[in-house]
Amino acid sequence: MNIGKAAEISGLPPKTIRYYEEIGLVVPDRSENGYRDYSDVDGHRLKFLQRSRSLGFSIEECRMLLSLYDDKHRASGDVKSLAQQKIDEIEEKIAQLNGLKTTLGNLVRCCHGDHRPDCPILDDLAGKEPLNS
Amino acid sequence: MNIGKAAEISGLPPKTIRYYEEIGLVVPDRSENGYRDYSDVDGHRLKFLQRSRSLGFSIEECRMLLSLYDDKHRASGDVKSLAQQKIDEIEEKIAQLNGLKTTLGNLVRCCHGDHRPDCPILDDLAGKEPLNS
DNA sequence: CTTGACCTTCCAGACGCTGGAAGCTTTAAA
DNA sequence: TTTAAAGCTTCCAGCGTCTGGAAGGTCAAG
Repeated sequence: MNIGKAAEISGLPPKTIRYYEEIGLVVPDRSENGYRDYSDVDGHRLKFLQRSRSLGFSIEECRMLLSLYDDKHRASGDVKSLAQQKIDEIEEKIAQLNGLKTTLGNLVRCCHGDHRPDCPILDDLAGKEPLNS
Repeated sequence: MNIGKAAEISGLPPKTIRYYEEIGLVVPDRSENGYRDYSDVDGHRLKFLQRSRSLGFSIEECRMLLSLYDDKHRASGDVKSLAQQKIDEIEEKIAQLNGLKTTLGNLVRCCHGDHRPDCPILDDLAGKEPLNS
């Protein structure tokens, strides 16, 4: 199939699919006219990439997952630990974002938000009398 | 003060400070020897940038915050709404990450994680019998 | 035969730095 | 005084992950 069809079934834009070829993730055959020719297996791999990318795996992690997927003798534990590690990273990010939210929330609560020129938020950013954090 | 000192008091690496000059955020004077010469005000602005970047504001948002900071007649409401908008973005990101976490958590729970070659996580990524999402 | 959709390649840009090379100046120690 | 180290300069390139655009080839429909 052409790249347009591959894009349709994988849910990835053609530009992204070409990029994935460039970095060696999914390298299709070529038709006589020079067009990329994706097999069904290629289509599966692209869909696999779309799904794992959307779950927050990096390109290199996806490469690893793909090679585990290709390896018929791999242990499922390898995959599980990669996923667990990803969960830990996500939790860490959430914790950081919650911290930011709290700090910004404090700032916003302290700001009267009217037309007066003094503003506790800017005062805090400038390092005056820190509210917190 | 030289860039090293400015780095020290702002908490930003020299490379970053040079970059901020390049994009016009903080442009210092120059000494006779060609070295950057940061005033105390420059130092404050760098610290301001360090703090607002660490709170998740983008460079362009920081530029806006700095100009609000410079403008003695600005309304604090402008700043407040920018901060509130940032909070909304953060909440949105947290919600997305929680969704990812749930999905990955389901996958991990379903995976036996031993040495057997079949793996529900890879099966899901490949699009077989979706567990959720 | 023409139009328009689709395909190709290549180059550049987005964000926000970060690293390194090559070559200054200044400072401190031997 | 010489020398070595630290700090400064500029310029160029790269990180990750695409995304946009230009210039041009190919194909299917009317």
